[in-house]
Amino acid sequence: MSTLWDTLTSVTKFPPAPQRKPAHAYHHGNLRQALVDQAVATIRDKGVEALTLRDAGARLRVSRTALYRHFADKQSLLAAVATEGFRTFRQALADAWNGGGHTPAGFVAMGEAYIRFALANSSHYRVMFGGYVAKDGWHAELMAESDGAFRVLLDALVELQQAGRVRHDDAAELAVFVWASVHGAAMLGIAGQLARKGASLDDVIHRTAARVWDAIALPTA
Amino acid sequence: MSTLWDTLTSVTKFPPAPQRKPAHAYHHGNLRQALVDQAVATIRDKGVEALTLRDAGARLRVSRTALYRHFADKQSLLAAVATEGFRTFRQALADAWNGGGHTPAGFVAMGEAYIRFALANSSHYRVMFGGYVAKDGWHAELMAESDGAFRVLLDALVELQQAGRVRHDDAAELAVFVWASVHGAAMLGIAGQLARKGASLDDVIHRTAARVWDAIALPTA
DNA sequence: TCCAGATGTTAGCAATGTCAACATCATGAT
DNA sequence: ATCATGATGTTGACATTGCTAACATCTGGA
Repeated sequence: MSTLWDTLTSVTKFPPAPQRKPAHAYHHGNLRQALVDQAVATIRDKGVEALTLRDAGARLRVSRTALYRHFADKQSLLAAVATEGFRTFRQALADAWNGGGHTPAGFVAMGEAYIRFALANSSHYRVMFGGYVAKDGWHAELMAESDGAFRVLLDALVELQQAGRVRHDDAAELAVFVWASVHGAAMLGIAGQLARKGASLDDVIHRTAARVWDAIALPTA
Repeated sequence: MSTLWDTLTSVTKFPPAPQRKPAHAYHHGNLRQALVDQAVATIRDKGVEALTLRDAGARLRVSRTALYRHFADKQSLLAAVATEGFRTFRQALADAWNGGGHTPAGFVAMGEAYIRFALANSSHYRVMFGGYVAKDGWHAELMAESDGAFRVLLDALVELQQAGRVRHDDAAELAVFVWASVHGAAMLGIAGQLARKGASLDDVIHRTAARVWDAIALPTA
């Protein structure tokens, strides 16, 4: 039916606009990632509750329901956001640990990096840990990435344990303790209640991490 | 003014119906508290996101907007829920501390009580700490009650410090550390990640609190 | 007695998440 | 090249929800 039209355009030197640069092409290209990025930006700037599917679509020049081709529902989008958060989070932890040369100082640095990440990305962090996305078995990727971040800490702890620098308690339980302490500090920090009066935030962060380390360290004979 | 009426009714054996039992009276009596109770119940049973103003009203046989005579908006209702949570929370902490006779063991018991409260009232706890209600200066009562709970811990810590049982670091900072550690453990516990494999939850809770204590305790000479 | 404020009701609006039905594009088998 | 098929995107519509406005009813005190 449109054969004639096709023939004409295929010969014409100036094919209709959409051919050149699909600036407003029907297909977006990589809408899924764009949506995640957009959501992350909105969450960073205005908070989780300000994230609306319609607005996210509008900003990407895409209809309100386009996102349902990539995510089952809003929760799934948030899960993707959290997943991406855990990826960079794990990287931050690993960098600190590796940068510190797998030493106790590096472990403390990792704790500091944890708190700093949470404060620098507070809204994103809340999506990751605030229970906004139910980890009900779906979102397997989320769970995997979350476990990955935890494993960085666990592995570091085991390594120091084998080096005789950490108490020989159950490693997993020690790791949970460290995680909890630092996570709690991060939460209080986000609520603006970490640095009370007159103390440098950096100092408080450092002393917090140091105290956690003291709680699990084996006294060097 | 209603002296005559009072006189009459006080003499009359059968006062008009609405006097007897206002089963469906126009005024509820204490709608505000009833709404808070209802919200607490719903949150406990179905979670925060399941709380809807219309449903809350319906359950109390009251119109959907009646609650706006007692709360400015949904946030204010949640603030009231959180406030009430902090009240019983503080009580639980104080009971543990007092029950332990203001000793290090009592301090540890307080930490255990903290975690146990969070696990037993996880949804309510999330409203208190999950950032669902912005503590933007409004909700002064919330902040007061929240500070009150923190002060129980702070006072206990100072008392033990003066008794020479706790490190002589800045008390407020130590208190924040303790709070953070226990809060983080509670959060992980709510996420079902406190007790990993094969360990009794009670034991993990106890060891967590004990570790926190160790981190701030002064070695008994 | 009577009015003012507190408390409760009904109507209705705008925003939001979601589904259904349809349109358009891309791609591999023929 | 054609063409069917699935992937991707759009429009229309709906129910739910928080909230406001206008009105009704009750209650307590001057």
